[in-house]
Amino acid sequence: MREQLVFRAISDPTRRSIMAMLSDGERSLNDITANYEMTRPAVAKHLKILERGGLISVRSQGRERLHRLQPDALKTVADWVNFFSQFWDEKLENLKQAVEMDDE
Amino acid sequence: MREQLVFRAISDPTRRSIMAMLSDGERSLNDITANYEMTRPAVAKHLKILERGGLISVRSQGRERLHRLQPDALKTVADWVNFFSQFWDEKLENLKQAVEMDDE
DNA sequence: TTGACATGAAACTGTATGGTTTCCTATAAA
DNA sequence: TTTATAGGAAACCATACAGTTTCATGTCAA
Repeated sequence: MREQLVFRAISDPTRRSIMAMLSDGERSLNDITANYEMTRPAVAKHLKILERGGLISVRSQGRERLHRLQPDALKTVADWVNFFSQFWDEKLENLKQAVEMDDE
Repeated sequence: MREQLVFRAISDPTRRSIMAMLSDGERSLNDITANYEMTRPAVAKHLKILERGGLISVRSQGRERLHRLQPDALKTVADWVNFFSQFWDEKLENLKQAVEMDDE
């Protein structure tokens, strides 16, 4: 189930933070690690999980590996959330219906 | 950080499934448990996590406790996803810009 | 007021998760 | 052709997490 890989990937604050960082452009592992108080292998693991979820892609350039955001993977989440958005304004909707009832 | 509680709550497939079920209306713990192949305490724990994330609310009615969806809590997620939606059609946007360049 | 039903709570367990340290490989630069 | 830099991989560790069993509490119905 690919969906679960996405939801799992975005459940960690560090990984969401990395995604925000990558929205600014490609970055190497060392670049990314410089922004966190954890070791390189730890960040590398987070990147692996993001990659498995399809949220980032990686390409090699010389001895560097550049990580790039793949935001389309978030459409899965958007669709899921969107299902519930029909209930967001339910109270408002109920109110509207009540008003209409009142009109009759 | 309340945000993290939401992201964590929706990261589990059982909990997302419970949310879908509750979108149909209030349900008791026993009602919900009947739909899963796990014990009642296990489901109760999932409900606790959803409640802590603000995704459901609970009210007592007699000896039952009815769980109700609080979909507004998902706006946090919607906002987060929405930030990235600006990049969804970036390729399309790039293409459009390329075409415009071509016109000049 | 006794029995059945709905839930809460505690103790325990196996595995997943996020992190570390250590060592190995590959590329770039001197 | 060494040396420094960038990253991969394995072994290990503590804690969190999802689940279980067992027992306690509160409410309804006979």
